[in-house]
Amino acid sequence: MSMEKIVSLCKQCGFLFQSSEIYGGLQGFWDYGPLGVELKRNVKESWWRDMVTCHDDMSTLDGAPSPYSMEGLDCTIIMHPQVWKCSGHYDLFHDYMVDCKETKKRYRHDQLNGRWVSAKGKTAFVTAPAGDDEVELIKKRAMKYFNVRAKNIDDLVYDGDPVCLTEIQDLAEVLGPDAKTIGTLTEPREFNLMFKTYVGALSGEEGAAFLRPETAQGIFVNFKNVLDSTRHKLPLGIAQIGKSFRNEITPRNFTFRSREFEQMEIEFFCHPDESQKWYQFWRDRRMAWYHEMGIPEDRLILREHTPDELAHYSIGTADLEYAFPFMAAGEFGELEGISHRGDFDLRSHIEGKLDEKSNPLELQLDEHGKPKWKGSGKNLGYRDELTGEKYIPHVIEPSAGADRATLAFLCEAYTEDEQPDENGNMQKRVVMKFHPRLAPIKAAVFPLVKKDGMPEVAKEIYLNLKKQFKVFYDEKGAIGRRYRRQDEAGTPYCITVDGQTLEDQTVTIRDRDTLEQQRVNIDELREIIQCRIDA
RNA sequence: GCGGGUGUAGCUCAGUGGCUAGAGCGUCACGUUGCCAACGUGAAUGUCGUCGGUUCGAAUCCGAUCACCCGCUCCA
Repeated sequence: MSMEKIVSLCKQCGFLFQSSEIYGGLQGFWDYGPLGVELKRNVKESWWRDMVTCHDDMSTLDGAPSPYSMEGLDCTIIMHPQVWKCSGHYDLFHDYMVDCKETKKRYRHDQLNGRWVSAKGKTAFVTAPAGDDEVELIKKRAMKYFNVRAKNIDDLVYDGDPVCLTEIQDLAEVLGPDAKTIGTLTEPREFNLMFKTYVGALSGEEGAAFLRPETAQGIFVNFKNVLDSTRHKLPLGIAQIGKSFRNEITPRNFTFRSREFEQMEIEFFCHPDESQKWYQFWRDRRMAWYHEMGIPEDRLILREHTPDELAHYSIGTADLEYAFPFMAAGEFGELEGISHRGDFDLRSHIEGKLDEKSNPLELQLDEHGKPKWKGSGKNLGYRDELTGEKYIPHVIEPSAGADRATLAFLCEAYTEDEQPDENGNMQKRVVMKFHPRLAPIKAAVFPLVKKDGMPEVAKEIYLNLKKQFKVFYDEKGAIGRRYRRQDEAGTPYCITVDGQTLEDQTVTIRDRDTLEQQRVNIDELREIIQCRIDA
């Protein structure tokens, strides 16, 4: 299935448009059209209903170690800047880079070291990637640049020990790590993966804040509030749906990697001894959810991260990946990540930013031996009322992309088949086979022809169904064309008023996938449609 | 960020310097029509991605720029 056809249908039918299209578009931003917004709302609502509102906290679900509670939350997009420092996003997403105009390579500004070298009357600041072998690398680079042979090595005159490139103001005499001539490095440019803004009237750095790059941190910083206000015991899951922002360098593949996107996240807090079982539970539960929503087993894989991909405190991370049409054959794109995060996040917000590389986890210190980023100092731990045990809960994080899920459902729904026309000739048909729960329009109502009182009856049915479902009325053109139009929109049911309706108050209800029609009473329509959607 | 490709009607595309920029599909109106993209008649729709240049004349040639697609790179 080609991605072009899906992108084309999305625009034509009103699922997705490029943001600000009339001004030429903006890379990495997309708008949902009339059908798209209904689809995405249904994706989010299905997730919220299945994970939160319809959660059964009395019984033990299949595969779960015990019953658990579930609550929702809706936090702000802009949060206290210290949140991102303690979470690690500030360090991770806040790099200065220099580009080499000659070799087109890009380097982290703070990861290049170099020293001043003179020979044959010339001087240059010779650089190399920071590391144990940097002195040797700088020597080799200098020999090549100054064209000095090994026997004349003493011609090279060093001025001082290697220092970081950040110490050098003027880059005109700097030799890039792979360049042949000096002065090829651009001025350092900030590659901030977080969008920056300013809070308050002052636009100075003291007012600087960031648009959240993930929704998770809002849950961590509210963990205590939720516990205190609900009187829940652990295990407890807290769910949130909301926009996040990442200034991706290369947005690509339609909405798959966007700069503004929506996440559906759960932070699940539990006792450390049970965390592994809960990790297993959430992996299986989330996998099953996509299957229920219509993603077939062979197009969705669960990929366990290898040990070297894992942070050491994590027991595991698994990606649920879908076979998107834009991926190469046999490759998959991430829909959701389920990670075991240990107590890293809560402890970081208590004590300060922890060093992910330390084992056991220790506070990350700056060059003066003080905490690099101070935490809140608040007690975010948990005390079990029954046993009296105090501990910092471990966290399992199923983090899904709402836009990625929506895109996967769009790709999965797109189907071309052949159906006979009125003369029995096979005609190509494009049909979006959404799960009825996800379909933007649940039913369309048609008069068979635009006369004999049929439109009046059909409109009455339409208005009645509209109280419960998103429905569509159409009386224009031939009946076959109207059916096909609804097939493209993914409407699962079409209700047609015909001559017989006027005599016995029955209509036909047509199934999108099988084309079969069933004659039913008008009174039963609401119930029948609801039953079929829930089935 | 680099390299390649693309950009003309709502969609798919034709149009290689010259008359008022075209086709198919779709859309709309009227008529006809009794169950799967029907038919007839009529109609609307374009700053030819944007900006600039060359030229008597540019959708067409040149430059820049924006967006999308592919491959790298980067990120995770």
